Amino acid sequence: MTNAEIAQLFADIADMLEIQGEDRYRYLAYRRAADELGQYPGSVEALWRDGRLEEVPGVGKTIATKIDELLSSGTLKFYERLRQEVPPSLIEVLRVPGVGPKRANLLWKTLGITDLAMLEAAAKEGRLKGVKGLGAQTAQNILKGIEALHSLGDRTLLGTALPLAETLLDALRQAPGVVQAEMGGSLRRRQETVGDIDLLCAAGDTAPVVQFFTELPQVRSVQSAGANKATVILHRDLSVDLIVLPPASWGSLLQHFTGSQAHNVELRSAAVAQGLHVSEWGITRDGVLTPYADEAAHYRALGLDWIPPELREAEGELEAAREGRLPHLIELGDVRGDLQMHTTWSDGTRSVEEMARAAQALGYEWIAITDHSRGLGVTQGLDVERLREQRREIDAVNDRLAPFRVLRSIELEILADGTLDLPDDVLAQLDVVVASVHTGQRADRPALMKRYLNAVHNPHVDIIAHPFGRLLNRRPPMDLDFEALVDACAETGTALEINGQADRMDLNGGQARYAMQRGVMISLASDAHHPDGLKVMSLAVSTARRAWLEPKHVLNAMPLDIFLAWLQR
DNA sequence: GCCGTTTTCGGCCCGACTGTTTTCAGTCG
Repeated sequence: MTNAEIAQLFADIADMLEIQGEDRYRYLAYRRAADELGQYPGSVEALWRDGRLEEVPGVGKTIATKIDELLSSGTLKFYERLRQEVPPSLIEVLRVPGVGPKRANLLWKTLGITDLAMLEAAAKEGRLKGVKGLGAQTAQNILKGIEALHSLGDRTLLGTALPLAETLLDALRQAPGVVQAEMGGSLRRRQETVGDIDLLCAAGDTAPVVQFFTELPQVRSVQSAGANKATVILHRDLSVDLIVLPPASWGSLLQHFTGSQAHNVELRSAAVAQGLHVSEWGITRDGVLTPYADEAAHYRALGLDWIPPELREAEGELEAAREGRLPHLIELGDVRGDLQMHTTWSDGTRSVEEMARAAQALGYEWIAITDHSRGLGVTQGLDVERLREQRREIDAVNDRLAPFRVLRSIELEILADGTLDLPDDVLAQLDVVVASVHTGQRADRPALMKRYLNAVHNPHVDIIAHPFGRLLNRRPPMDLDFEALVDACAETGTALEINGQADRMDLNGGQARYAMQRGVMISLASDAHHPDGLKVMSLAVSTARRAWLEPKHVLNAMPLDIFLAWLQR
């Protein structure tokens, strides 16, 4: 079973226990374990074979035993029994905004509702009003919630949400009395997709800011609005939360609403042990609240270094902050070159020189031009002859733009039979070889791994591009033995890419961190097809930061001479 | 069910908003 499948099963268990009204801490323990299993970078099955399941945070003796039963027999009796007691389809009802475990249980017991369709029918027929505790307004809200569920659908790409949030922040900064305005939540942590947008403001008088926000032209409907907080839906089907507090609490507010939830729970649990109580208003000691206007001061008061938002996932950052050993994360300004882009020689829309000048304007010292090789038919890929012609053009551009350097490269197709698209003697003449899989991605794991390992072991291949081949909301990742791929890369000195295309973000943060920890170098790529596309390097850097990467882990942070030396490794 | 700078037992983050069961439960982040 995949990590995701195991995690889903335990998440379902948590939901069913919660609907049953089980002890809060019991179902929270299952949910925590599910989250940790889902984001565990290695293979949970492999951990299980080694008898090391309890190394996963949140997995203790009981859950480890259940995973063992599940993986050795294929089923879990405890789960099967729960499915008899609680209709599994009731879990989807929990996704409706305004319906939690208590109401799901109530609707099931009183009206026999076991899935979303039945809930929708009952709401439309006015049958909810008869249930104790549900008024006409609640029935209306549930209907609206179901509609929202149908229309919202996919999560929003970071690359889509960021500019949208910037626009809203610009507007908020014009609101009466606003002295601070920033994004929070998963957006500030630069998660690759976000479920909603969180905006934070500081203002002396908070209510007028909330009102100003609910009246912005982008707003389609207002879900809730109070003195400090509002939730709205934008015309483009995206939910936005705004929280406004006085400036004295700005730092505490930022900390609280940047999350993640797991980070906050861990932070506050540790604080409680010291007799401190943390909220968005500040830190309470002996019943006295101290607000923090500065986020770093808020962390300092808890004995912690300021933690970059990208690290706030309860993945060891609190311990590192306590011990003063947080990483010095890579920044966009550390990037000296871009390791994947395309020109009119394949599927790009601009010449080598136009791309080079655009990169120069961004302050880069070097780039690699990586047009597709011939195997990818649709993109007019390069064969040996056209590659030779392109080389003359690149040489000429280098003469004109020196000391800026355009490296001769290629995005080399790893073919379905495992061979590479160009012969070794041709690859040997290139500065950098970036290899990738675009076809036959649905092949099974052994077939895919055979192809990848063959490419990694070729002495000319330097980088594997977008290793998983996923497209967010559109195409699942390939079924790889990632640990084996990382081992092979570590052994051969091959780098793995973080592709910054908004719908790729491949590797993701957890995967890149795992590779880094095993000594694999990481390459950052815009994969640009036109000059404007170079800017998504910022998304690749965000992902690199989520992976705890420092400049020393990243090929793009190398000055040209050092990078050229690395290529000779 | 998990876990340990105080703990192998007894805790487990905290506040805003809504609607309804007028004093608070349910939901959400």
